[in-house]
Amino acid sequence: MPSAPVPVDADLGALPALPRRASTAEAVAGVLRTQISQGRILPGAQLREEQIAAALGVSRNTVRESFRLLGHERLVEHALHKGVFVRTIGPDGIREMYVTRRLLEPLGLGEIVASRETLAALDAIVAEAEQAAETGDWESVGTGDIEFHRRLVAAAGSVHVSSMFDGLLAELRLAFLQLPDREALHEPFLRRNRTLVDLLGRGDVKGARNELEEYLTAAETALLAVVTTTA
Amino acid sequence: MPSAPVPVDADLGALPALPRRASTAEAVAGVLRTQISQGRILPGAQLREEQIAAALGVSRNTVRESFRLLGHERLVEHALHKGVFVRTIGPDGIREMYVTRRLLEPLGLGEIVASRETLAALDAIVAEAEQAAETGDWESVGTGDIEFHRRLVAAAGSVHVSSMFDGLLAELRLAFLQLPDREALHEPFLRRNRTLVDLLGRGDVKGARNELEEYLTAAETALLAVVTTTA
DNA sequence: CTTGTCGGATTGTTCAACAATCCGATACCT
DNA sequence: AGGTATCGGATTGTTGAACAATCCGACAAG
Repeated sequence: MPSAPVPVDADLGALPALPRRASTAEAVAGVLRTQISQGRILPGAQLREEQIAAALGVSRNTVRESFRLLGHERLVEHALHKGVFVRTIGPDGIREMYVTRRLLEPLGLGEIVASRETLAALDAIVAEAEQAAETGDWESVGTGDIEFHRRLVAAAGSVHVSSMFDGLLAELRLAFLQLPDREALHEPFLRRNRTLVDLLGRGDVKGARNELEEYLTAAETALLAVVTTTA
Repeated sequence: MPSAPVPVDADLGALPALPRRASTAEAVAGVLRTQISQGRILPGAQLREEQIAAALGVSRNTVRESFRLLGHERLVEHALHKGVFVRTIGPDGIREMYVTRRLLEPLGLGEIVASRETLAALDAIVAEAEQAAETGDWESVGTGDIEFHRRLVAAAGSVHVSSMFDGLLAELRLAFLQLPDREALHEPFLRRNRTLVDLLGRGDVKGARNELEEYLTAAETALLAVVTTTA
């Protein structure tokens, strides 16, 4: 039983800023975002206002608002009087993504070796991806790869950089969707991620930086090779 | 006169991707963005849909679309059923900004010392700011300061990083607007920018990195001091 | 001085209409 | 055939009005 009947104000400030419910427009954006990132709507496809409004039972205006939300995430492109289209990633887009990755991903390495928990989390992600690879679930391997690199950057501790990088990884996923054979692409990089964790576990930041650099160069080359031949 | 009547296709690809005309919603967003960044609408102020719609002669729906655009630039905050408000920057926001600046601004230093044009451009910006300072135009000094650091990051060559950093600097300008005495804030940093350009001109990247680090720490401290006392 | 309730104000969303623009088809010209 | 002009349907852009949902301050009650 409560032994202190003395009234005391609850400790405020400790409360977790309430979770901002979603409006209809945001819900629509969420649905579309999911469909796109899962590849159910392919890059290049047009999103027609009326069609989506009808399919989801909302008004055109609400759909338009959701388009505006997705637009700034660079998942869709908006062409005046033409409509919005799921973004297609070309060679230039890939090169830009890797310029950025090379710049940002090394930034968190120092923090990572100093944090046992972060190291353990990274190890777990790679381990999970390795299991997925054995069962041939390359979809999950791809997801794990993205999650792994997301954490690398998150370790740098900048909310601005992290949220921007999240957007970039969504773009990257978009690029993956345009490819045929995903196994050939992901398999070598899974091994590199493993090497990377091990180096970090040993505190070898310089070695990790090199390995990461090689990873990125190899990944860019591979992606470019596939994209330029298919496109 | 043209000496070759042989028909030849014009060289495409060299054309500068046409400048994407603006829709009404974007125009509205532009007006609001300008008003905000010039301090004519203060941080914390609410933007009422009907009021703005009436003032600009557009419909509420269009205004709402423009709010969505500004929201992703983090110039305004959107609270469900309450409205949109010009973003206020608190101590946490400032600390986050400087974590990010410390991470990103050093990234382009190496590229800068290798480019005579970039160095010249930076020098010109500081020179202009120095002139503005003499005439007591601290507004322009602030603008120059922001432009200077924008270029530092742009030199890193990543479109993702650059566009994100542009947004961050818009936030920073917002923070400046909340302050009273701008001279005391900008004057010391103008001198630091001069030192920085000189170091870069001499190719002293390591020295520049140190100077930059000191600049950022001093700026953060100064901003925090003012914000915590006024708020 | 806290708690409950009411009502105006503002936002969220829908709907229908029309203007502006795009794009493919068709017709026309050489 | 190859190029150009024109037309019309389809889609987007924007408006204005309407109503529901929600917020917030004021006032009343305990």
